Amino acid sequence: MTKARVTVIDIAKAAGVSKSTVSLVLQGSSLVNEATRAKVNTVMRDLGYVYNRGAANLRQAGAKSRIIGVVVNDLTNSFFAELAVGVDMVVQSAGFVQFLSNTGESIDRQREVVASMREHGISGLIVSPARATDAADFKPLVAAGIPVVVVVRNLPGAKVSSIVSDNRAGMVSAVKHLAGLGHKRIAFLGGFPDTAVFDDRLAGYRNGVEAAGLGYHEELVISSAPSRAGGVEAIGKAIALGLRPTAAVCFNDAVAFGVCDGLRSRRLEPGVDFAVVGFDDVIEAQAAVPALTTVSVDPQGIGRRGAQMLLKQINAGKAEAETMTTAVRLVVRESCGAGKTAPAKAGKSVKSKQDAE
Amino acid sequence: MTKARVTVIDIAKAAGVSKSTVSLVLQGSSLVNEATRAKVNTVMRDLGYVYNRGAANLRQAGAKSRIIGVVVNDLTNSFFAELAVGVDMVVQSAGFVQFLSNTGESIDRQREVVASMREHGISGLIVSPARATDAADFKPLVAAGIPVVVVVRNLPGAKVSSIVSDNRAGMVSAVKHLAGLGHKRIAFLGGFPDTAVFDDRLAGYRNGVEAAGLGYHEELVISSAPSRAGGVEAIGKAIALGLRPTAAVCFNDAVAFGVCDGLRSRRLEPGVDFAVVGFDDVIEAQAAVPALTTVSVDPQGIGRRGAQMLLKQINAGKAEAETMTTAVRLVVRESCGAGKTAPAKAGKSVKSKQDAE
DNA sequence: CTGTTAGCGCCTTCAG
DNA sequence: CTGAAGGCGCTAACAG
Repeated sequence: MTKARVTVIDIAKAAGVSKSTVSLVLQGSSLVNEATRAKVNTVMRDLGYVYNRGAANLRQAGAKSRIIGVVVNDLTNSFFAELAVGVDMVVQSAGFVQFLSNTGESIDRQREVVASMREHGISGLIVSPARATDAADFKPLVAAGIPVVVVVRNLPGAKVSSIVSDNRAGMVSAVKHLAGLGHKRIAFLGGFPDTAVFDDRLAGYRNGVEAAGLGYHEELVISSAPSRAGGVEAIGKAIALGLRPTAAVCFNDAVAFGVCDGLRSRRLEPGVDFAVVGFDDVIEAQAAVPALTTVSVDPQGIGRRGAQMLLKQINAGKAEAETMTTAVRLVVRESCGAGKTAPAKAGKSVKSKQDAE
Repeated sequence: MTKARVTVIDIAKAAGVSKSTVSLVLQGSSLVNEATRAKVNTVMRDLGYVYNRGAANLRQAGAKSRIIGVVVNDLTNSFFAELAVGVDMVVQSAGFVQFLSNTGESIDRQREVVASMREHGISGLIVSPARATDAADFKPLVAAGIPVVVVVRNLPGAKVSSIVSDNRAGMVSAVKHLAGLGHKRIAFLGGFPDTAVFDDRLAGYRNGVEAAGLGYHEELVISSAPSRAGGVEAIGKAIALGLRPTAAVCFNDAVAFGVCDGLRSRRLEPGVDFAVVGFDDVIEAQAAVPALTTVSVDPQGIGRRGAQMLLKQINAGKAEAETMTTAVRLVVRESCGAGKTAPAKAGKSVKSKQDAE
């Protein structure tokens, strides 16, 4: 069937030159005569030669395989699919290929795929770490000189590069939006206080309310699990307050969905009787609650930037850990009643607002 | 930094055995003493040894790299993201890794990534071909003994395995559904008649109407571009018919959306004044028109099956081209007014119906 | 500018 | 059960 793979030596023979010459042609060296180069190329095409990167890679010591690994925790989530597309774009045009694996939040799966990728000699790794990922998990990689870029979720202790979205600025813009609609008592709902992401978002909230001259009131910060159920719980507590808030920014979209659930079960229509803004870390908002106003991130942009950062480090040889935060923007949707974030009194209509920084 | 990659010879030395012994341990051979095996494994862990598949692959002639390539035309579309996840599942648990690339319907991109994948020695390829893909495009691969499985879109001339959804059965169930609601004149709207997919779907439509005793009337089959605009055009013609239909099955979801557009511009509410069923080849229906009743495919299942088929062929050595069609199911949604497919007179409510075969 | 000579890390005989 | 050679396809020095 397969006529024993055609190698450089075959084409060298056929072209009447030596293997080194062929090798030089392969790497586009300028040390080779134009005529011979053309000849060699022709022969390669005729014989159907395919370059064997495995062999090349073997020879060039710990050199570049031109493979970059990408591991995400849920490709089913369009957020990560977009991320992967962003990575693929820059990776492809740089002549690399990507290994893409899904962990489904399983730390074991993650370890397996990363190990497998290493065996295949990836020259870099982009990872959105599964929940329980240990900061030390990627140490062996960086020790081996393989750059790692962590995206979306930061990994506190790890000495690797990372890209996360600008949580603080996102919350500031969300609060500003609500304040602009006339809200005076805005709650911060959901999320566990022991995470860096929570801290960032809460800080943004605080900056926002203070900038709007509303003051920061601790009782308006109600933490809960960062889930739909947590949202239901949080809004319950918020409504039970003496001075009931009229609006809320939520830790993430899941919480926002729960908050809407909780409101409806109390005969309050989200967006009409109570303004809700989500945080679109998991961009499915559009599908789940078409008109929820949220702070949106640009996953594809994160992917592109992450890949660029990684390639830079790969080319530089040494990986200088670097941290970057990407901009987010407030997206106000009003196609459905549930999307209005305005209180009954202030029926101001905002079409779509971009928030700088 | 990097202490010159640790190799089998290093660990052999440290464990006081020969490289061959280490090699045997690596492949889990039973020819090695339990004690020495343990020792070797310990040393490997201590020295942080990582298996070099590139080298192994080089030695083992045209053997298996345990890499399978996956190329899709739009990972942004959740249909393909799900497909990729399905592939990843079986591929991962079989100890393979996947190269995943996006072509964005660009035939050039596709050729590039496939070439790149070949250079890396993939042992198999799963591809949802970009629009203009030539049937001969994958010949070199199969000639080289690399199995190829085409999914979602079939490639008429190509002698490769393929998995497409059961277009015929899907249409049969859609028509059956409408007939069950009392519709007598059901149109088939959209699609270009010169494609295999169209033929399959039309055949299903024909089977359906005939089985329901409605007879097949050619004037009810109105082709158009398989796009939203095409849908608008098609419904326009349908409404202009002497005996106007009361319902329609559409070539795909895009057409269905256009049909809805066309109906609304004529003050007809889809699902109330005219029943519409889409064909969910591009599953975004849920996001775009939350309540459209459609024939849904299971992309993740296709991915899993495709991967299994591929692995089978890889293990079998020889690739016996094989064709498979996967089941689809009719999903009736009624969360929104637009989702009802029932005609005004017959207000029958169907929650969700599974269609066998 | 082109040819020769060594290996890269691993696996496979083939003897011990 | 273990050690000693040889070579996979390619590139990296050096010679010519």
